[in-house]
Amino acid sequence: MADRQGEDAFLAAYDPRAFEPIAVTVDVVALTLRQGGLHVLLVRRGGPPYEGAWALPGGFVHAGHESLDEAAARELAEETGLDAARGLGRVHLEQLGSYGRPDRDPRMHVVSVAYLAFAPDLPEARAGSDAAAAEWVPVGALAPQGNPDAVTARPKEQDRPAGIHGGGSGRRSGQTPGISADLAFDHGTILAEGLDRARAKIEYTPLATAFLGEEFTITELRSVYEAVWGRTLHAGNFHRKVLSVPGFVESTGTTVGRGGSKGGPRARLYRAGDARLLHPALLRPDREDSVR
Amino acid sequence: MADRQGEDAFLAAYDPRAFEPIAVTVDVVALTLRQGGLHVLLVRRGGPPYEGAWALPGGFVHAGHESLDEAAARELAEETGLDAARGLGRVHLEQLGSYGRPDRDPRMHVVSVAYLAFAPDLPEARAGSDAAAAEWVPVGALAPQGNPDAVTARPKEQDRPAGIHGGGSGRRSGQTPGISADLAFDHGTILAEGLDRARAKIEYTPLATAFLGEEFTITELRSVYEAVWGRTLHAGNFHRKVLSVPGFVESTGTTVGRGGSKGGPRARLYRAGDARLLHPALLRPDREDSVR
DNA sequence: GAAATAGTGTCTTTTAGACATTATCCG
DNA sequence: CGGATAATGTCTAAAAGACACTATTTC
Repeated sequence: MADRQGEDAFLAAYDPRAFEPIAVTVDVVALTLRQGGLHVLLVRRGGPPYEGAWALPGGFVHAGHESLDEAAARELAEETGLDAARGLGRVHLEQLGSYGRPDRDPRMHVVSVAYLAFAPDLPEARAGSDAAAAEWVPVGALAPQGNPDAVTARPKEQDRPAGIHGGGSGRRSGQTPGISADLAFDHGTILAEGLDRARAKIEYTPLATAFLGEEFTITELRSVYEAVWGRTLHAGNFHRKVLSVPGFVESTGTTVGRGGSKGGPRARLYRAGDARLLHPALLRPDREDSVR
Repeated sequence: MADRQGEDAFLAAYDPRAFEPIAVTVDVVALTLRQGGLHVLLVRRGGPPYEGAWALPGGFVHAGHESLDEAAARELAEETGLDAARGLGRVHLEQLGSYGRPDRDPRMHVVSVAYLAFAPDLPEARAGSDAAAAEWVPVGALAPQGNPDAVTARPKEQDRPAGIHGGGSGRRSGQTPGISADLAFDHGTILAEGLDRARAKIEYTPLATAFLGEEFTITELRSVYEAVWGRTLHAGNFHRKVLSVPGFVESTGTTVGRGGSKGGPRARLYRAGDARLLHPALLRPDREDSVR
């Protein structure tokens, strides 16, 4: 056992400083809804490696000064321009997973702790210190997002590019040209896992409301599900189901000011309820597996 | 922005070595079934800090040499005596989450990547290099395991001790006396999250079979669910439901050699099917939330 | 008034769960 | 044979989903 690493490993078991260093970063998959479509926050790298490539916002954890959660919140705030007071409090932030293949960064061994954020429509992004640009990019232009049967089965620590390259079958509106290249590092994999997690999480938690403002209509809530799942849902059934789940939403008693631009009654307004888990859950339609 | 950290932070964005070092460890919550009860693998620490305390098996990631998955598998192998050939291939290992509060280790800032392992009944544990002892400890003796309504709501990066101290209400058989002290570091929190994850994961994945041998009976599979959930299940309904989920189990055509010691027919044998997700899922009974 | 949308009603199929029943095996 | 357990059958309630329908608003 003490062959390969020898005395060093034995000592290091007691003194962590005896080890070769490993850098720790946080990277954030920040999702929001803009114009009815799912967008992810990306930055263009301002320095090597992968200079000029798109990447997830993130940075190094300040040793001894902050927890991982705090580091993720800090990085997100730097890139979105939100401060703790305005807006950031309404953002949902949760840990996604960690990535630590020794060759994922050419400089040295870097372990990245990935986070997933759900945010309501935010102002235009601004570039942080180490980025040349920051932008909300439509997910449809990046990932093959018509792939909803991929539920949990993910490659573990392998680099699986998530971007479409010579996009011969651009599905959505290729609104932002020039973003067909793969993401830096293994960020394509991380983004794919974040999207999977988001799709799964809104099934059994009320976190879809984190994409909306304080008050919202059932139709707006449905549009969140439709954007994240990439599916249209039956309006009537969705409506009844949401109201039947205890604690999902609670009525404000008010309605929206005007009906739809093309007519229709004024929709009632709701706010998020106090449930942390949806019971029963809002399951995705027809994720047919193998048999049946 | 560049106030607090100043020039250092700016440089470090390009050169990670300019940062204070952070050590990276992996810790494993390894669960198995012994004598019908859920057990977790613990080691007694052979050196400071927390010398003499129980802790999760784990150790430092070898920089530049291994991925996080590989490090977790290595640490688990060292502590269980399993090699890749014998047994370890049948162990399910997945990432649980990362813990990085700067004060969680008194020596320095240590980020720990936690893993969760499901294993069939394994041989007695043996202590690794840096541990004084390794042992399979019944979970009932450690955690307040009659708390199954805690589903996802976990404190994020806070230290929430999981052990019962002056256990006035020891539920299960307090088989291993002397393990009432809290675990080292924040390992109590990690263990609690691992148990929660395990309880949730066997609902919608076939991973309960990872606790059993190659072939098993439906009753054995039910005993896994009962041990992990801490609930008795209706035998008849469970049986029919398991067989109704496509790809969960497949029949071997054979039966067990003898019936139960007190009579009864010979149970049929099954092996794990090819499904990676259970559809429909095996939901836990009555996880009543707030309302309803 | 025409069109569009919010919200509700109704029916069918599927699933969960309680409970009963049959079949098989041990002592 | 008696008791225990494996496996299946039956019934009820809940939930998912398809579809129809009413009500309200804008143009």
